[in-house]
Amino acid sequence: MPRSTRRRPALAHPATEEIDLLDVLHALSDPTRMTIVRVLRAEPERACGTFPVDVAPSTLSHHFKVLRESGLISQREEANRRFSALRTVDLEQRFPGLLDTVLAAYLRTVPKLAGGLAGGPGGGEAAGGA
Amino acid sequence: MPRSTRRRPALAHPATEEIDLLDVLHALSDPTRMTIVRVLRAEPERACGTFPVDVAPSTLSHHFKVLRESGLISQREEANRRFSALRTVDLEQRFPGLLDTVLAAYLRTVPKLAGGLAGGPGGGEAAGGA
DNA sequence: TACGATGTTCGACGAACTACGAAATTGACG
DNA sequence: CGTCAATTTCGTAGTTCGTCGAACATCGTA
Repeated sequence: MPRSTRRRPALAHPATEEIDLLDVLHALSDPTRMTIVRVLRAEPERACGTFPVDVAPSTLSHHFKVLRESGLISQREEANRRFSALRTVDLEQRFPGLLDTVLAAYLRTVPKLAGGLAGGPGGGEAAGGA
Repeated sequence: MPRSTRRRPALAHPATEEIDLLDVLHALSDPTRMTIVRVLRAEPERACGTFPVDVAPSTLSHHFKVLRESGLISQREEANRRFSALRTVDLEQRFPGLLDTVLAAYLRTVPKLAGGLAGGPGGGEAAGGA
């Protein structure tokens, strides 16, 4: 039994066919999580701590768990970092067009991004403005 | 003071531009409410008590209020009945394609309808089984 | 006027949610 | 090895949610 690269519980992701629409909608109905998804859509992958949201780390961790368990994102461990990515392919297969439509609808209501997207935390977007 | 057709507080509906996406997503993330929306999509209008969901009348009233305040449905009073209708035009204007995409995604996960749609309550769909 | 049908409001309850700080875990680096 | 940095887990506080029953309001009708 090799001391493999993963000693932690291993992240649970629902299978594509198991993704529940109501869970997805609920996950997306929170401003912080919606911001995370929105940022993730512009980039293939991103470390947890680098999102432009101002909540405590523990709270952020909770939101990532909700997103992961809903099937919206996948998480990969590398060193002591955890990278998150949108499950665009799986989502598209399960619910065609859903992500695009919802994100487009959201961008329609919150057009400005204050340029803080690539700069990391502390930027212009607080993600709390529902 | 004429005994007008409306003595009650008058129902509050958000304007089309005021409809909040996060509120809409939250409203849709409940199985009972999703069932209501789904049924409403197949018919132009329907009285509150005739939906195939098995919750107490007060609970149902609460759900209709959530749906109405989110902007998903409109309600019209006629005698002591209250008719609900999907705000398809407003929704389409505010968030193009959203309703269709979400409903299509939902139907993909719950295809069968047990024929109880037109028969009223007590039918096959319980809407409570999430 | 009294009754029944339809639907809302109010008050309550338990469950779930969001939030935080503190402590623990893991890996990189001095 | 000791320390720092990133993140999770745990415990907890406050809020929101979904549900119900009881009471109230309205309208049509006997």
